[in-house]
Amino acid sequence: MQAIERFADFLSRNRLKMTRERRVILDQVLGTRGHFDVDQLLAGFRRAGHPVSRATLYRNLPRLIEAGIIHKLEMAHGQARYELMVGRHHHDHLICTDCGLILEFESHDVERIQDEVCRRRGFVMTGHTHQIRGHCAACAGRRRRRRG
Amino acid sequence: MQAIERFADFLSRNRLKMTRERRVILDQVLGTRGHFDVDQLLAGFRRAGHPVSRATLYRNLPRLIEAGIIHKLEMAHGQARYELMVGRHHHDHLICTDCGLILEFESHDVERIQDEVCRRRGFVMTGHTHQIRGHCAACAGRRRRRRG
DNA sequence: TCCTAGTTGCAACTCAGTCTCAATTATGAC
DNA sequence: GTCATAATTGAGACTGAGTTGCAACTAGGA
Repeated sequence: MQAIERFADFLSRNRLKMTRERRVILDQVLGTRGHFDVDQLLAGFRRAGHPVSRATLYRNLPRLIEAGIIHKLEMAHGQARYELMVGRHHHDHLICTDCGLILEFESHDVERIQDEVCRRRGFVMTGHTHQIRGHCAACAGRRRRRRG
Repeated sequence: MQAIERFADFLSRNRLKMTRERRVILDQVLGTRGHFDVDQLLAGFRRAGHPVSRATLYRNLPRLIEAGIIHKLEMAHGQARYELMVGRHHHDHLICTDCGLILEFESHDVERIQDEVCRRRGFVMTGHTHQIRGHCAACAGRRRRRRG
């Protein structure tokens, strides 16, 4: 599987070790779809009978990010969520503040505009966050109905 | 001054009181330019000889946001910064992760694209975050020089 | 002036994430 | 395979931003 090789490669290039815990974390991440958080992963480790400590998980998430395997989504109120990135295009997010639903969107035009903005300012972009918050179709409908 | 009326109006509409502390906070906010954080405001209160407790400040910042007077910028690692919004256009940010510099940019095209994305998904936007992280011109130059 | 809902400061608390440290282990060299 | 050693681990203490409970105080309408 591509992600495993990629991680092994990243580790050896940085003189880091492929431990049992790292394998367990990677497995869990690869087996989780959508957007997940630290507690979901910890619960998954327990369920699988391969516990990994909170400290170790927190120590290794940045490694998975550096290796390009996952991506971190910093949400309001210090909530962090992660999502698998291997073999995916860059995309941004629509976040429903009622039900927590996260939708994705891609826009080459936005990316082009960002590049242009950076170029004009001599700014070297290393990353960006682009989140639209609001009410998803279902929640918006529910709200309309409630108000009559 | 526009902001003061605006806040007084917001308070009375919501049956809230115009206290000494709220006046001090608003004064400090209006007298601070650029992007500021909670500790800067607290230091300002002390400097002005009008201390306000941390709890009270935290309780009132959301009120200033609801009143449309300031805007909250949620940055990485749970750092929050604020900026004055009265009489300003909506804008987004370029954040230098080396020196902390925050630049602003405006793009009607990005806003148009966002509206279009939302329309297509039946999503009702209530807010958004659009931050570009990287190295500002000065820091990027410094980095290039360091590498030779 | 009185009444009361709203407000305040303080200190205790929460919560996500980080750090310390002693014990353990992967990996490269032999 | 054995050894040496630098990296890694779990537990629990810690940090820092922000929140909360509470008793004392106060703005502002009746």
